[in-house]
Amino acid sequence: MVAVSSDVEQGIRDDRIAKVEAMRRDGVDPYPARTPPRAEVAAVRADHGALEPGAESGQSLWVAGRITGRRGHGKAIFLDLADRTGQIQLHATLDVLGSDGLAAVADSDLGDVVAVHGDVFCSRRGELTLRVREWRPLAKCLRPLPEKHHGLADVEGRYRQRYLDLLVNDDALRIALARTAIVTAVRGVLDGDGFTEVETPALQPIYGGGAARPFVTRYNEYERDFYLRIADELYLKRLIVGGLERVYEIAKDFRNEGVSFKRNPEFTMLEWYEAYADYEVAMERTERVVAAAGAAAGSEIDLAPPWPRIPLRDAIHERAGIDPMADRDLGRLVAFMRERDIDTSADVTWAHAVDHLLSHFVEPALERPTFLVDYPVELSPFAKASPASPGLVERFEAFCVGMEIANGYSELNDPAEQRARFEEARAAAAAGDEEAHPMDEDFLLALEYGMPPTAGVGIGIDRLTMALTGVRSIREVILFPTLRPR
RNA sequence: GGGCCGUUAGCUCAGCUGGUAGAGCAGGGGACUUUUAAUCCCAAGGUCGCAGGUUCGAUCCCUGCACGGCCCA
Repeated sequence: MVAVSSDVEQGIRDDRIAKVEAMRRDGVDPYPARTPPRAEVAAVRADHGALEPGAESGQSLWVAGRITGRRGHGKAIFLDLADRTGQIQLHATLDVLGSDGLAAVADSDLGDVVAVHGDVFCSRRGELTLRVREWRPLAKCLRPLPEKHHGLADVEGRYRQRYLDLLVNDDALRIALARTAIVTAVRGVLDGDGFTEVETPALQPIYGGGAARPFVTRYNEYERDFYLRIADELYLKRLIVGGLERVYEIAKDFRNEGVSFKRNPEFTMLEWYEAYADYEVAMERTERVVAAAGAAAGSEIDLAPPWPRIPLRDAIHERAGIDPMADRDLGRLVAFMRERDIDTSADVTWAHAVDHLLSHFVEPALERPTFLVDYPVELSPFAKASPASPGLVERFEAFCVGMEIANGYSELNDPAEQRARFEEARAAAAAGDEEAHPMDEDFLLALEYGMPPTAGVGIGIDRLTMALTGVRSIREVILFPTLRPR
């Protein structure tokens, strides 16, 4: 189906389709399979950037890319051609091409993909330019591109047609490339530290490893419902039981919940697990992983280790002005927040209220990279209890530019206590908590074979990319964010 | 899920608390052989998100819906 929104666009499209048909009649393949061996624009600039205005290089070469600008002068035409590395000017003249050759160039439209052979020279105004000797169409652009000076500003349009966003908005490409550089840097650190990258199931008979509602799907062969994973955690720990000792996975997780500026239903999570280590070791590695990612993304945030480690209790006390752990009384915390006009309707337990105080008073204030440590056990069903502090677990979260970027802990490896935590979750589910963790007997079976002391970390790649590129919406760092179908 | 805001030409945007819409770029025609947001001349381009309502008359006011954004949950 071809969607055309107006007669204007239809007219442009008809006109360009007619050009394609005319090319075929003239024996020119409008969509050839082969591209001449070509130089990338950045390489041409690197080789010839020193030419003086008016100077000839004496060299000829091919470039290929999209036509992004055109300035006609009757018997000559200036054009701009862009590939992924940059933009270069073309000069097509009647003298060189003859009338038919110049007509072929004049028939091109902004957005066409072409290959051009020409002589490299520097124009009188000092612009590196290719004097066109051969012009070969590679792919016709049938639709007008977004306006070149203002780009594509319509947010919905940018997400639904990301290819246009990437073509005309420099920032879109910058963020996409930064994200890839971050993932590559993360792999570099972990591979260098002797970690094994693994793949665990995205289709799971029981979901787990987090507090979230899952997507449910149907596997016909087994006549059973399966879940799309909400986390990798429980499978990666099975591999720790299996003796792999250092494993990581970078994978899509799926959570069946609302969208917001920091939530997309599918998102990318890095998790790593390290045997014979605790959360102190995990924090040090987190510092190194994030610092490497920041360097790769060109971030100007100072990520140099070590980052401050502040007990969660102290951080809340200092920022909010209330000691959340003086007792475990939900009512005291709720009353405190209500006095400040904070909606506490979702705070059904003391631990929820602590988390709310954290996200309301503390998280937005943590600009510099910071670890908060030692969380209530109720918020952390897979973390090992703190030997020194009853009711707390050895857990940390890392924050930067007012955003959570990492979460880790010393892993609970006592199968009896893990079973008790599952039972508590089952009670919460029975009481109506739709995000409560389901019982997982198969995981408990693995723990009963003995999991060494282990530290684990999860880093949301999307949020890390947001922090390191300075954007506010998760949809800016996901090439194709989940949108309601039109 | 709730509140607020937005939706006008292919793109970027104007549009006076009601009288059937304008500009720039892109596209079309013409001039121009060193321009680079080229310049100049001419002409064209609209389901004002969708559906109702109020009104003599609605892009404008009201209601509902769709999609999106921001904030809250």
